[in-house]
Amino acid sequence: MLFRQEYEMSNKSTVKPKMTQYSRSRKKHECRILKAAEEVFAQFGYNGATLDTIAERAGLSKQNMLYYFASKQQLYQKVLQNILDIWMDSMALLTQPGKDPASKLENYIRRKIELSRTRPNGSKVFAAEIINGAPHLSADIKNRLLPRLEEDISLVESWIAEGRLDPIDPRHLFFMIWSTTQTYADFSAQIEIILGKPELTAGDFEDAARLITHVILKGIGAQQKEDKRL
Amino acid sequence: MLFRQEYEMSNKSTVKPKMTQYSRSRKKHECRILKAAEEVFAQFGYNGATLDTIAERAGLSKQNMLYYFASKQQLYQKVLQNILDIWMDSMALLTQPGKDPASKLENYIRRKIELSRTRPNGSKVFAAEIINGAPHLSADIKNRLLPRLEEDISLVESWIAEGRLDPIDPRHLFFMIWSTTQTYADFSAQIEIILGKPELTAGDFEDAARLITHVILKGIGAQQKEDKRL
DNA sequence: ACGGAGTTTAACTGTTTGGTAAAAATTGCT
DNA sequence: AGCAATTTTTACCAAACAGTTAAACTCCGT
Repeated sequence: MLFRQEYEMSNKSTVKPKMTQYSRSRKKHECRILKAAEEVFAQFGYNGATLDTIAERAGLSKQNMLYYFASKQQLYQKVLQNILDIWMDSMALLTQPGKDPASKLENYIRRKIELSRTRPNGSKVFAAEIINGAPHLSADIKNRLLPRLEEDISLVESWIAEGRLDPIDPRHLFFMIWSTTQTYADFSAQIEIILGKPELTAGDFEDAARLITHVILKGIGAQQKEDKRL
Repeated sequence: MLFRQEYEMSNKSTVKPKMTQYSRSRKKHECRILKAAEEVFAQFGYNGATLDTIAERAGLSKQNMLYYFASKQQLYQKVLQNILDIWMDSMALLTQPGKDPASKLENYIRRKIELSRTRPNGSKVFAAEIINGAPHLSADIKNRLLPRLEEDISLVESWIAEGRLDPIDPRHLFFMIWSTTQTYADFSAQIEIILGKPELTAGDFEDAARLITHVILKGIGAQQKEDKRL
């Protein structure tokens, strides 16, 4: 009856759960719910979002949705987790293509901007969570994000030591990159009004990426080879 | 009984309301309530904040508070209005001291950072409102903020025309300044974790201001006279 | 086609919370 | 002191909403 099929039975061996019809459709449902939840949480905040609204947008009843995610908290956690995973994937300066600091940083910035464009709602949920003091996320930031960031910080420090960058605090540099790129997702409402557009276009994001990379790279003394005209 | 004393009887003549004992204490109460509301809205969001919590923090009963602000909406609007007013005061590049673009921009950036430091809660409420699509604010942004911003945009454009700045889109430049400065208020939770501090200090804000001005000014080709060491 | 695992629906419930109505208390002015 | 304007408290209410229980239904492998 209520026996939920476990996806990960064992935590040692990575046993692939056999993909039955059931579990396939379950995945699809969970996906639709998570997408709807991301939208609704982004627009109304955690407390403003209601299970009914999310369920309706996902195309099922609230009770039915509660069958897939046992509580609002759980659903929210999952949404947060997903976006943090994606965010962390796009981090790691080290893994970015390019050899010189300039191209690595440009790729990094462009990835972040791309994330703002493609996942604005996830970004908003994340932002709202941080604004509220990151009550559900501080542990993850400390334990997962911070260690990976340390690597990037070391890399930037080595660039500085080699004289390839102005002597700046890498951590503040990352705050700068994160804020300038995320603002196009989080504050899109304000930006749309100021640009006089009902919606930001791919071109707007390209403009943003170009300006941000220009200013930051030049600003930290990591000039690209060819000085692009704006 | 319930006859509220009107502060502005006439909208034509600016009649000063006589400062009775009552109205004096009322002002004080309203002030305390607004401060408490700003804190609570910042921490829990509009829907997460409850009148009871706000009232408790302001040191009176919910019903009593409702005597001063007739509804949650009204209270929230007032909080938003206040912070928008302050925000707009700190804008207006034109009125900033300094003659050359570099010093004007530096003053602008430093004011914004200072605002993040002194009014983090207001900034957070503002940010959350924008994230949620600015439902209570889009009119004000369009009608009050935008016109004043246009002046600043024109000024930057004239600087560009005179060859004193790289040819960049002024609007995106402002998005950059706003996001980099506000992030120290809005995302303080994240920044504190990464900097390994329980609270941001005045020194942290000074570091931020220095880095942001260095990178942006150099990045847009508006170098200061003396190239400060970092 | 049948049995059971898995899914959906219907009917509730307890609590939280924004807001109201009116009585009670306090304050300030003459 | 006395009275009216203002403030505070008491007692409620209705709606919204997360979550529960159990019954009904559907799907799928054998």
